[in-house]
Amino acid sequence: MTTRSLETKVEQRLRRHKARFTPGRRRVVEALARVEGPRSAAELMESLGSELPLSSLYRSLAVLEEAGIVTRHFGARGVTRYELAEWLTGHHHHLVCLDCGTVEDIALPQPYEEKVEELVEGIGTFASFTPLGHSLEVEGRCSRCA
Amino acid sequence: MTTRSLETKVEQRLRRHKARFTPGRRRVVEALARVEGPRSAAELMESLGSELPLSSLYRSLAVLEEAGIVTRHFGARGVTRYELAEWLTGHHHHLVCLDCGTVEDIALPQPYEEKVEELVEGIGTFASFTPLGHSLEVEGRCSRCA
DNA sequence: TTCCTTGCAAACGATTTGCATTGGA
DNA sequence: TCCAATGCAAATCGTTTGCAAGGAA
Repeated sequence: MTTRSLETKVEQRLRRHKARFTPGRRRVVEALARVEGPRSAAELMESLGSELPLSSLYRSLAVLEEAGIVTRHFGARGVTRYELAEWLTGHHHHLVCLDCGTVEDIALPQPYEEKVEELVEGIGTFASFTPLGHSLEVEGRCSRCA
Repeated sequence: MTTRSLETKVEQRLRRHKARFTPGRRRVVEALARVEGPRSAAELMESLGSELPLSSLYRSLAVLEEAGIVTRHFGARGVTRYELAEWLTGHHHHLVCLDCGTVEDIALPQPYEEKVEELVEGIGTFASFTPLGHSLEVEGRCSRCA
């Protein structure tokens, strides 16, 4: 997706939520779009050149989450990480490195993803639970730590 | 698993880690054994009748985790939850209710679990990542919230 | 005695909030 | 003008730690 079309979508979505696409929020979205996978607030500060007050970053993230533009992940080591929602980036899963704690996105090849979906659907048939989504985290060692 | 055999295993494991199976730690293990699924420190306090200082609970959990008896999950809503390790309770996945935030364990029927494992193995073949484990969280609505 | 364990209170890090100010529509 | 958005500092939440006292080996 181009930066342009991403920003258009984000802007429309924000407008529907009666929120503005301010420069601060734009910078946060851009920072999120630049990286592969969820990032913590501290990591985003780096990406932002640190010119943004922490509280503003958190407030931007809260508004963006409220509008369904970013999702939060409470991943390894208790760190909260943020990333653009799947309707903007596509459905994917996470590779979590047990050594360094980094998280990378991975989109499963279609036949794999289908298997996961079948499986999740199946769970509804033998548990009294209505599956609405799923998140598969693969834990292991990334190439840098191998 | 009987309470007795569980406690024997835990005691042996603690001893190997040069830690004692003290009354406080025993109560924490019992509380974890009584419930289905991971619980937060606050939830465990309830389960414990609240007679244990919070810091002691955390210290017990830290020792038990160090010894490989409990595992931590950083799940829905940023709450850290603790549960007995899989070598004590068996491999399982989690059903996360998007409404009330509770997390329940679910053991997949063998053929399902095999599919997940194949799939995770497969990921190693097209990503430069060595899979060591996996965690599938199914998000949806539990029977109480349906 | 020696070291592990505990309780209490203080410290900590990440995140959130109150309040006054700024800036768009 | 009016309300959303911001910056700063203070508050809050869950969790961790320092230290002195208690207990088992």
